[in-house]
Amino acid sequence: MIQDLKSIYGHLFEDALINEIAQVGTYKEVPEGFKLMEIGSYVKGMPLLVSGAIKVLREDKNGDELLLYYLEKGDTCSVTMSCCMGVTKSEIRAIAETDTKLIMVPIQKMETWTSKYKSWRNFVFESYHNRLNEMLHTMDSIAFDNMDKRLISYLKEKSRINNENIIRNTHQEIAYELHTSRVVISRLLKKLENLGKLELHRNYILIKNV
Amino acid sequence: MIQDLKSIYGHLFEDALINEIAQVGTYKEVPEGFKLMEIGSYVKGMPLLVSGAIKVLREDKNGDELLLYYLEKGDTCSVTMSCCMGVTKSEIRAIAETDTKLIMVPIQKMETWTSKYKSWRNFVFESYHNRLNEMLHTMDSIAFDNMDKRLISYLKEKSRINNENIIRNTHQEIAYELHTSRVVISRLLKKLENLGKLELHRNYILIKNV
DNA sequence: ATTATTTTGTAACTTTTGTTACTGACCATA
DNA sequence: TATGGTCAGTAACAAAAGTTACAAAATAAT
Repeated sequence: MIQDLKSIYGHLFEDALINEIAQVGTYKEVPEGFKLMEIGSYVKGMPLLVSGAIKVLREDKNGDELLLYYLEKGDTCSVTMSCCMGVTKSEIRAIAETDTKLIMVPIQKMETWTSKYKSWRNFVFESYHNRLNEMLHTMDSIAFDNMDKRLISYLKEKSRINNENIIRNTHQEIAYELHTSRVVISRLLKKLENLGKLELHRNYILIKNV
Repeated sequence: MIQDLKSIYGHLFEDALINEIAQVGTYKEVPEGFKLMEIGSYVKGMPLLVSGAIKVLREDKNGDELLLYYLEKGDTCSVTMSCCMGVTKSEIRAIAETDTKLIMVPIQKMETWTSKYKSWRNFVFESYHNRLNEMLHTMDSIAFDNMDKRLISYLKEKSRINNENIIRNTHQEIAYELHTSRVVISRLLKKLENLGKLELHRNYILIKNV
């Protein structure tokens, strides 16, 4: 764990802080699909991502979902942080997009470290900043783009996050995350295939030049 | 200024911090419509709202707008904060919704106070938390609701912010903030009027029971 | 008072998205 | 190889939202 910490967070945190994290943090490996946080639940720890990716989702009253953004190596969940502070329930759901390695830090340390370490403060602020900006870009996409553009952005981002040009999802799964219907996604994907931008297969999509 | 500070922020901040703010902060009164921040500009100060309201907007490549949320008495702009930290450009536009009184704090103090005052840290985190949640609710509205519901939420919120049951805007202005067209808004407003929920007039709308 | 401008109402139409329904292809496994 | 389930393709239609065009009413400007 200490090696992971140093390689990913070494240039961000002082040695003293790295050591503290190593002492109180617990190393976790979670498989793809693992639910790290559920809406309405209280948060016990704060995740520092070492590898893999986590998708953060919003849900409406009918149980329909919407993908907000991904967390990657070096990221942390600012929603978790703000929940810790106010001891409020989570407003979002977090699910491992790929197999993921992370370090869980007990939330009690948050307050202490924030006053003790300048690097921690910067990290936390930086994190908030990044998340706010990602929210802004998701918002742009939803508010300003039609579904075809949103789908393309989605495929690009998913391909980047998973580090391969294959999207291993059914049309139904994509529809969930973009909050639309399966038929709409199938329709648009077929159009993109006809344009030569991708190849459709059962259970996966081969990205060519979106 | 010191009275305003104490009455609004007195229960949040230590006396020492209140005094510091009073020393370095500048009191400002801006009229309705005053542009406090523009997309792409750098931020020189951080606003602490004393009275009035500020609307925060996003813009797309074509110059079309979208209302994100309002800031009110006791709020501050977390986007500004994160910009200060990283010295990055603003991603949003901020315009006074009503005549507004605020205290501008030079961004240099941010770092100092964050390490010095626990109450300031809590305020900043709380602020981030609130803004993130407001973004989430705006997102819900855009992603999960049709335009009729969005319009109703908009009218309600605007009425609350302005503290009166009259919306002093043209249909075109409303359309801008919801990122749709004037005809769509006129259509939906007329429906709501027929349902007895409001009364339409030139340049204003009387809210009855939305 | 006359003219010009702004604001609103409405019709007619297009595009986009959502819905329902049915089909065949593919896959697992009994 | 039969069977049942999942997945994708497509048609036909409905609803929502966007667009264009024009007219009437209210207001401002001259």
